[in-house]
Amino acid sequence: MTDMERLTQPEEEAMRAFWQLEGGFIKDVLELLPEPRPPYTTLASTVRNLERKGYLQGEKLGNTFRFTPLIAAEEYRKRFMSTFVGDYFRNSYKELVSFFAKDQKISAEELKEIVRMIEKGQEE
Amino acid sequence: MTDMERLTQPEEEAMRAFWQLEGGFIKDVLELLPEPRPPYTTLASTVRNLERKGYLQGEKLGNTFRFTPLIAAEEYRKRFMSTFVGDYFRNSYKELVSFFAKDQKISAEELKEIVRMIEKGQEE
DNA sequence: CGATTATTTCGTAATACTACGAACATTTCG
DNA sequence: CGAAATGTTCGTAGTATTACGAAATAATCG
Repeated sequence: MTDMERLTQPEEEAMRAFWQLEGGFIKDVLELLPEPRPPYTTLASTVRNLERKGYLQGEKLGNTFRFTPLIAAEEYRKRFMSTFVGDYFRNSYKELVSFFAKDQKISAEELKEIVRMIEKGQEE
Repeated sequence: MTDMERLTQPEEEAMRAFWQLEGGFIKDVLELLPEPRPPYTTLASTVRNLERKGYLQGEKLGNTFRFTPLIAAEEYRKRFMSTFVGDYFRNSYKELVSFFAKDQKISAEELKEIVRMIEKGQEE
C-alpha cells in the first residue's frame, strides 16, 4: 500500500469506472466506458493487470466475479497530486495554485470562496 | 503537438532533467539523475523513445548529440494538470483547490496571498 | 602515429502491456 | 432435456518499453 505501481492509460480509465460504480462486474464497466469501447476480452486483460498491481480485488459472487477497488479514488488523487506537486512545484501547493491562477484557471473570487469555507470550518 | 504521447516513469524523469538543464547531452542528464542511476545505455534507450515521441530533438554538435526539449516544462505541466482536473475534478480547478484545502495542503493565509497577487496584477 | 581510455551507438534479449480468439461455463427457453 | 444465446476465462500474438553488452567511434597521450 505504501507505493502502488503506476497505472497505464487504459488501466486508469478502467479504475475510474470502478470507482464511479463503487465496484462492479466487468460488463458494467464496459458499458460505462466511452466509445470506442475495447472488446470485452481486452478489458478483462486490463482488469487482470489491475488485480496483479493490487488495485482491484475479485470476489466470486454466484457464478461470476465482482471487482472492488482496494484503494479509494480520493486516496489515489491525493497521491497523484502529491507526486506531481513534488516533481513540478518543489512540493509547494501554493506554487501550484499560483501557477494556474496566473494562467487564469481560477479567479480571485473563487479563491475567496474557498477561504471563507476554510474559515467557517475552523470555528467548529 | 496537439496531443503528445504519454510518458512512462523513466521517460518523465529524464525529461525533467533535460528541462532543468535546458537541453544537454546524455552524460549531463545521467549525472543529474538521482541514485540509483540507470546504466548509460539504458538512459540512451529512453532518450531514443523520447525522440520518437516528439519530446526531444537531437542535434549533432561536434562529434556528439545534444538534445533539446521540443515542449516546454510549463506547457507540459499545464496539459498534465488539465487532463487530471478534467478526469478527477469535473474540470473544475476550484474543486481541486477545495480538495486539498480540506486536506490542509494549503492554508487560508496562503490563498489570501494569492488573491492579493491576482488583484495587484489586475490594476496594470 | 599507435596504444590506451572514454564515450556513444546499435542490435537485441527480457519484460510488460494491449488485444483478442477459442474454448469453456452459464442461463434461457422451446 | 438440449439448442441457442449470453457471458467469462485462458493462452498467446503483437507491440512497446526497459535494460544492456558488444562493437564502433572519438579523445588522450607517450
